[in-house]
Amino acid sequence: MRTPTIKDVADRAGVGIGTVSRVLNGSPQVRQETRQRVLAAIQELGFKPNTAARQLSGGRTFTVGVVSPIFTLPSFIERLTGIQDILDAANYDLVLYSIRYVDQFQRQLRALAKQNRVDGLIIILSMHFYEDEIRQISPTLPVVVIDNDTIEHYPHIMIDNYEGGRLATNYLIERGHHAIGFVGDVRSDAFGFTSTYRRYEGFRASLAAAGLEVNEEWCRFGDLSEEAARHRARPILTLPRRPTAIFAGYDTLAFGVLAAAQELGLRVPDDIAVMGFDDIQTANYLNLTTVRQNLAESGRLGARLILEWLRNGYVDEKDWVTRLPLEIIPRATA
Amino acid sequence: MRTPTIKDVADRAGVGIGTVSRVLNGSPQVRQETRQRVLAAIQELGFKPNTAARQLSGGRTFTVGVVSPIFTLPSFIERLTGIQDILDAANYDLVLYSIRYVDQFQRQLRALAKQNRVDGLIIILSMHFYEDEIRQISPTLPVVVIDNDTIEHYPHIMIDNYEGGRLATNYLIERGHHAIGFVGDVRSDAFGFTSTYRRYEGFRASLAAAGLEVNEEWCRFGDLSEEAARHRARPILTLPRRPTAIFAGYDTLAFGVLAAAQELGLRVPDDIAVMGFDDIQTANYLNLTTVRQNLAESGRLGARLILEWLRNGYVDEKDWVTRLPLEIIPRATA
DNA sequence: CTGTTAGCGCGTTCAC
DNA sequence: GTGAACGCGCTAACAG
Repeated sequence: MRTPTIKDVADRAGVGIGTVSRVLNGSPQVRQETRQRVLAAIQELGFKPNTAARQLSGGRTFTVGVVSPIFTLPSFIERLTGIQDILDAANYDLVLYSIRYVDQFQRQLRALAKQNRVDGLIIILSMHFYEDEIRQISPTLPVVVIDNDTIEHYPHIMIDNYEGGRLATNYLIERGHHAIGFVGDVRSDAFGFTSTYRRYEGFRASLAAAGLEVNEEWCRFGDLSEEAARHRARPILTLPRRPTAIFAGYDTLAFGVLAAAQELGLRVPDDIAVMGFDDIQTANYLNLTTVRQNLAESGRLGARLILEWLRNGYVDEKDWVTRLPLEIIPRATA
Repeated sequence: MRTPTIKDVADRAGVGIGTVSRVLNGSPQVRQETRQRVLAAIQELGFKPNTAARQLSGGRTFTVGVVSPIFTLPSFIERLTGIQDILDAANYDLVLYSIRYVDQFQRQLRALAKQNRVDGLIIILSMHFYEDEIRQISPTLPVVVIDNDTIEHYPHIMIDNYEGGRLATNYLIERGHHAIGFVGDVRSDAFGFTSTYRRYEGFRASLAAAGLEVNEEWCRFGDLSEEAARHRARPILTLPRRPTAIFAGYDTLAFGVLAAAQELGLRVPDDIAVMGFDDIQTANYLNLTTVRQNLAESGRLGARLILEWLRNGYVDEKDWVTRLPLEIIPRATA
């Protein structure tokens, strides 16, 4: 037996298809009794509205796209679960678009905006990108951005990376450390990746405020993998005069530092204290002292904002910029 | 300016919409010259076929759903990236469906099958489930299953968990270990989760073949988190007579064991050797000796199978069951 | 309040 | 080979 359509429901309830449609879309102008009859018919037939038809006539896809570069980053995954939770509850589909090459991001966005495959987009990208192009292609497309310091024209959710860097460093200083190093991914914000760079700036500011100097030898930058961070940490840890603590721009980088320390037979935190940033799940397992930003919450928030936009046609002024709180999570490594 | 439709293309190329449609769908019966004209028009207008309309009339969504329980597991993510790579290249969308509650899986599947939102489904689930129900609801829905030992009616991709357990244990035995423990998640396959149970069976078989006995005190089962594994490993490692090696059913469990060893001041692998299973990316960073199953490849394969099915209407007999190879990856922990 | 009608953009017949 | 007509299931605008 064919899957039932709105027509079947209408026949069964003894009404016209228009009425069924109204019930489906929560139109207020349907008599209570009629609504009940229709609802019953829907129930009995196990009717599910056809998404494609809905989209074709109404223009809505009930799908939200999530765009992000390589999504193997633990932080991305945690945000994604948050997004999923909310979209799922609202009966929206989540389509995943990955950005393989950063320089193709704009091109991909263009294609996406044209194809009308999604009602809205959640972009998770800490790199700078040209918002204007999206707006030109699709001026009305709801877009929410997570984890980006450079957004101006869309609602976005972010953290104060600078403040986070200060927090972490202050914490280390309070614990008696005077010689502190930094392991990050980029040394400047030249390429548009800004998160860890801001954290690094906060790190420097904190040291300066405490009258401590930044030892450039103790600061290393490079690839965003644990492996690379491990290689980067080694030279710092084998210096004749080495720092007593290292602040890593991401938890994953901190894991690399920990691995290096272990290889060199250094005890953590006695010989070397290590501090991360993000508080991804593994941080808890590995007992890493870190700065928590609530990743899942950022995802949930992003999804809620998109849904709000989709429902109301706009996002409330006060929800436009959300700055999530940061919190030191003291554990075993610092 | 409105996004161009097939009609615009037809006008511009001076043909009927039927012809454009034929070109779009690669129908052979279009004169070469006409085809060129249409292609040119498409190019010039930047025309993209509307997915919803296509689905509504043709029945295809160009979307593949991926269904899986909580997708924070690293192994799932790695498979997912593999799937994404292939689908993306074929211009298919990937929709993520997460199974929040295992007991609702069947219900979710039913809803999915009814709504026709996807052309096919890739199910990543090591637990037993009722394939028949899917087939009853949607007899023609292409479905490919990854990581499941109990599949009968659908193409699937799996590994020989039993053999993997034997491999790992043999390796440890060859390295001189006679006292080997096991940390897994489930003690039996009663609840339908079979992967680690099979690995455990292989473990026992290997020990038996070597004339070694299984010490039940050294085998612990429980929650699937590193945290839980750490708690589970402690009592084993503090036993008066403790094993010299531990084989963990998953890499993540092995990380828990490593953490416990570290807490107790045990040196790895001298005091205690640790072996994992899966070779997720972190295993490399943490230098974990483990058994590799190529996770990304399993995802790619799954996606290719679905696409094959979608294109040809069937999956070749020889591709029906794929058993991926396993390989010992010797690193620092065993 | 409710039934009816006209598209939404495209694939798929048919005739030509 | 190719163009025109119909229908996919639904929403929105229009009569009643």
